[in-house]
Amino acid sequence: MLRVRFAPSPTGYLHIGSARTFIFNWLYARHNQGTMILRIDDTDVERNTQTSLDSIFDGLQWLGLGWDEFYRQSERLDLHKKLANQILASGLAYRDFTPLAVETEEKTHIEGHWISHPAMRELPREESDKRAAAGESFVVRYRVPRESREAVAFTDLVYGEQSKATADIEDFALLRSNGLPTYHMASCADDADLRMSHIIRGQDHLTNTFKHVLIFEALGVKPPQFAHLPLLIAPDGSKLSKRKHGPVVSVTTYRDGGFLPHTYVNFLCLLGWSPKDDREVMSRQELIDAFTLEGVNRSNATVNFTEEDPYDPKAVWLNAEHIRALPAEDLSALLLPFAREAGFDADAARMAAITPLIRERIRTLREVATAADFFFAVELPPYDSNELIPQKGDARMALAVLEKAGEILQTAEFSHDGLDAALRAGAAELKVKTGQMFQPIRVAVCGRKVAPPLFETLVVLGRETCLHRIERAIEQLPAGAIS
RNA sequence: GGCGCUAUCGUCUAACGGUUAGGACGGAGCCCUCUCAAGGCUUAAAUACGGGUUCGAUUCCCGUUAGCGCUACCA
Repeated sequence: MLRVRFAPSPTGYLHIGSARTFIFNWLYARHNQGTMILRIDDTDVERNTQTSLDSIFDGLQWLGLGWDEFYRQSERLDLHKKLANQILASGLAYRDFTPLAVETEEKTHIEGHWISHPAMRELPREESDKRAAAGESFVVRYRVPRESREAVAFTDLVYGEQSKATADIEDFALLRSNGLPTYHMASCADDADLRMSHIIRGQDHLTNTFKHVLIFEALGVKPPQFAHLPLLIAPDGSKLSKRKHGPVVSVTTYRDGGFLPHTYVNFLCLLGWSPKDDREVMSRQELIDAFTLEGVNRSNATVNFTEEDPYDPKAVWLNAEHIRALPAEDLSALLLPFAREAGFDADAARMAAITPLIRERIRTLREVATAADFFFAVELPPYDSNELIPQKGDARMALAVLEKAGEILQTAEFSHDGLDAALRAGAAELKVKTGQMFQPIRVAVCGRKVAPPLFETLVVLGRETCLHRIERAIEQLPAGAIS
């Protein structure tokens, strides 16, 4: 049975890279009818925060993918300690009584790399037991088998055969002097106990994996399969950090920016993975069907953002694609909260009427604020009355057009075809081009030149509002035009 | 410093050792058109560098360079 896990530690908000790790695990589980496990790796009590935990759940809930089993490492400490002591008892680990201060002092002075404290490593068992019994504090270190073994090896499902000389692996800690397990110990103990079949995680753990293989072996457990993912980096090549790159690294930034959860999933999949067949806009099911570890590549991927714009242009495009693919009713429901947030007096019915008109013109849900404002406004905000003047026309033409429009709209049938016929006839009568006819009307009712198609817009706005706004527009025309 | 990983258009990526090095985003241009979008078409843009191996390297090997990761009683 295939079992995978996402194991964030609650020491910060949910990061874009973590979200991708979650998604890849989830996809792998669903593709193979496996089990997706969420495990909170909260063994570092000093750094854990509730805010961070909330942010992780917030983000994961927004993604909407879910998980099958849930664990918290802090509730499993007994298991970690038990297994660590089991390794100590078997002689594969030893107590290191070097005081923390001395140790950090030493390490900073060592050129090259630190491997172990020979004196502690060779300490006879009886003396070790005696000092421990006397209450002296110690950390439990794994005794890397440098004498009996040349190297540690494993096959990474993404990076291939990996091998590292035992001479280059330091005697890492299993238990801290406060008795709590280290990350390596807790993680492997749980992975073993929860019978994980695959560990899919960031490439920053690739070199840690040699230590993990050693722990699994010490536990007498066959190591799971490993698959490491290339890292997500900033445009300048540095790793994404909140301090340096701000909110771009947080999942909630995309949520609040009006991205669909699925867009985010789709976008993240394209960073470091490819279906190899040029498909990019994919549904959730298509992603599940296409996802394989063979499709994951090995080089880091840049999230393309700038200081002015935190959103990757490709994500924006993908979002527009998915917005257009949404049934109008669904889109309308998603748009409603963003419209209200923008301060519009929006109700479901009105939003539903407007949605088809802006659906192809917005790339994020948030853009409803700028795309649909004039539909909700009671009075149009002030605009430049020069905009009322048509191309190759003048204020007189604008006045004539607006007066004619006012006249027509009194009696015209308020439907796309009715308005189309009536307004085109009006243009012919005034001997102006249709564009010259439509622009003043558009500006009069929308307050700007860029807006959805005119007839549909007029229909949604309604006769009364249209006539009122045209009257107001006429009042704003330069006095000279009215002669 | 040591160890490890990586290197194709600006970005994301494709290419059983044999392709005019493909696609997408973004850019530019044209078409469509009541504006804006959407859509269609066109276009600029890449194999880090140096050596091998081979009839032939983006692809395999070595080196250089660059970037990243690990090197904690953080995860």
